[in-house]
Formats: sequence, structure tokens, C-alpha cells
Amino acid sequence: MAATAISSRQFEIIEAAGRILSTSGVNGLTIKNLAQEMKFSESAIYRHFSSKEEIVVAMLGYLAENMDERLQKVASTHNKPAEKLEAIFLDQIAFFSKNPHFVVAVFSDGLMEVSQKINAAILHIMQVKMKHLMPVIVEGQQQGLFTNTITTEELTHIVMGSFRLQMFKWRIANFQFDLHRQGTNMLQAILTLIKN
Amino acid sequence: MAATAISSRQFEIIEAAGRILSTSGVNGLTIKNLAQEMKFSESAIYRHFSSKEEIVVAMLGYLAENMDERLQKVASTHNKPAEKLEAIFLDQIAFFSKNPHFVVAVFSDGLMEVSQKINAAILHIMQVKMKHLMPVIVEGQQQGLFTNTITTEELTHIVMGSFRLQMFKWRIANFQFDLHRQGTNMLQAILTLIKN
DNA sequence: TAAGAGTTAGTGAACATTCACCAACTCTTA
DNA sequence: TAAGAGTTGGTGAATGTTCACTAACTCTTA
Repeated sequence: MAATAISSRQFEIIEAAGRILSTSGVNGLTIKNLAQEMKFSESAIYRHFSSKEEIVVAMLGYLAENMDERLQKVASTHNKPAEKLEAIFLDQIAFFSKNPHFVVAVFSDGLMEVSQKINAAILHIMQVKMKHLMPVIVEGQQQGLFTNTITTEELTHIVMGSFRLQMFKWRIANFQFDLHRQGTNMLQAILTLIKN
Repeated sequence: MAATAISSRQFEIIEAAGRILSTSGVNGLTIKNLAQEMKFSESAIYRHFSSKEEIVVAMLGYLAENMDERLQKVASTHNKPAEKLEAIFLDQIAFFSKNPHFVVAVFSDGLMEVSQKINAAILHIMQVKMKHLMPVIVEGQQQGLFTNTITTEELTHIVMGSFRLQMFKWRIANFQFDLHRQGTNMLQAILTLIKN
């Protein structure tokens, strides 16, 4: 499952691609712009990746791995489901606040449809998120802390949908508002709503 | 506010563009493909629209107007907030089920960032949705039917986020599942969650 | 001395848009 | 009522630009 190890140069390129995504969007992510950002020629890019698609896939792969590790760690340092849920979200918010460029990558369907591989990579990220989110919600429901009036799937859907919309709003606001403030606010609202 | 009236030929082009969007995505929407779909030459397109951007803007404008009218009518034919909310969603679901191509247009940020005008047009659609959604939620809260433990904004955010995610899932599933079934299901879950 | 990492200078394809031109209409008016 | 003039909606060819990608080279360094 682990993607082939990434060289330091490759990582620089991935980061540059992320920066471009956040400032110029999916359409701005061209080899030309990427080369400019890296301060070398377009062809040099191809010394490190065999295609543009590979760059994007590597970026998404890195993101998935990173998220997986982070969420793993975070969930294990808390006991109560509500605290776990909160910690997961705060961690996500902190990550995206620090790396706004990756928001475009994950929450942009403009990248999708470009290729099957990229499509799959984005879906994989969603699955990673699910993988960490669902057990927490199940746990909360089983302990009678979260509402049992709706199913786990429905609850998870609502939670994820709210989070995604928050990210969408942040992006179209050009990352100009305080994601942490708005995010924790939203989080509290959701917790209030789903707590028994 | 009303966009300049659209000729029947222009409407055909908009519909063709919608069809292309749903089958080939944002990247498939080229003048060449559009001409092919219309069964005439590329240059003929420019007899009806002065640019590709205008086509997309006209499409989104039509969508906004259409949605505004529909939701206006729907909300006025019900009394209870819960029923209104339900009717609004069912109407949206019915519309998108019938016109899946427009899902790509509205819920794809791939179109955004292409131009400021398109960006604004998509935001406008969201605002139209908000315009009809918020008063219903306010009403429900004031009558003590919906929860007052969180603010109207938060409640609206959660509702819209859930709906958007539902649409996203439908799209990446290539419109292959029964949106009505899944949609009403989700709707009931939300109502259960927010009802007092 | 050979591999790794960069360069310059290209390639063909795709793109949105514009060009001159044309056929079929619908007014106006002599 | 028919010629002239203007309009509408179409055509194929060509435009300049941008795209991802490549071939052939030149350094640097272990």
C-alpha cells in the first residue's frame, strides 16, 4: 500500500505543486509553472517524475499517508469518543491551516476526471478519513454518548459533509478567514447536535 | 438581476454543454466537443455566444433562475417548516435526478477559478439556495420545532454540507445509484437529528 | 569516467477564437 | 410584386497560444 519512497527533490516538487494549486488552482498547475516555481527548466521536472499525472498521484499519496499517520496518532491519545472526534478535527484543521495548498488538492474535484489514477487517489484519501472517523462514531453510539436515532453511516455522512463544506468555504474565501476559529465553532455545533 | 433572455438556440447549446459536462466532465467541455454535440461547426457556436465563458455563465444563470423559481413555488405550497424543508430537498433531488448534467456544473469547483465571472455565478447559485433554506430553518427554530441548541447559521451549514456531500457521492458514483432513495434517506436522518 | 541533474531548443496536439465567405430568410419600397 | 438590402445562422480554413513531453547537449561530482 505504501507508495514508493519519495526523494527529497521529489518532495520539493510536490510541495511546489501544492503551492501552485493553492494560488492558481488546478488550471494553474502546469509543468511550466511548476518549473518556474522550482527555479529550473521544464524538462528538469522529468528527471524526477515521468509524467504530470505521476506528480499529482505522488502528492495525493503523500497526503493520504500523512493523514493516516496523523489521525492514527491523534485518536490513540484520547479516550472519550467526543474528545477523539474533536482531536481528529482539530488535527485536520491544524494541518490544512499550515498547508492550505493541499486543500485544493483534496477537496477539488477539478483534479478528478483528469485520470483514473488520480480519481482513485482522491477516493483513497476519503477512505482514509472514513477509516478513522467511523470507529470513533461507532464507539460513541455504542456507549450511548452520541445519538442512536440515526445510523452510523448517516451520522458520518453529516459530519464529513459539514467538514467538507467548511473547507470549501475557506477555499472560495481565498483562505482569508481564520479556519481554526470557524472550524472549532462548527465542530462544537456538530457535537452539540449529535450528543445525547 | 434577470439575465438577458436566452434564445432557443442558446438554450440548446446550454443543454448540450450540460450533457458534455455530465459525460466527460469539465475538461471535456471544449468548443470542439460542443460543436460536435450540436452537429455543426465550431465557429457556429460563436454566432450564439461570444465566448466559452459566456456559455458557462449563461448555463449557471439559467440554473440559478430556475432554482429560484422552483424553490419559491415549493416553499409556498407547504406550511410546516419540516415539510417545507423536505419539499425543498425533494424538489432539488427531483431536478438533479432529471438533469444530472447540471450537478457537475454546480458542484464542480473545476469550473471555478477558470474566471471571476464563473466563480461569481456559482456563488450566486449557492446564495439562491441559502435564500430559500435559511428562512425555513429560522421559522422552524422560532416555532421550537427545530433545535435551538445551535445557531441558524450552523444548522444551515450542516444541512447544506450534507446535501452537497450527497451530490458529490452521486457524481463520483457516475450517477449510478438511486439519488431519490439515498437522498430521502439522508433527509430523514437530518430531520431526525435537528427536530426537537 | 560514468551517472546524475541540469540546460536549450525543439515537437505535435489541443485549445479558443477569428477570418472570409455563403445560403436562406425577411423586410422595405419602387 | 419583384428587386434590393439587411439579417441570421451556417461553413472550412487558419490564427496564436499553451500544453505535456522529448532529444541532445553540458556541467558537476563521487
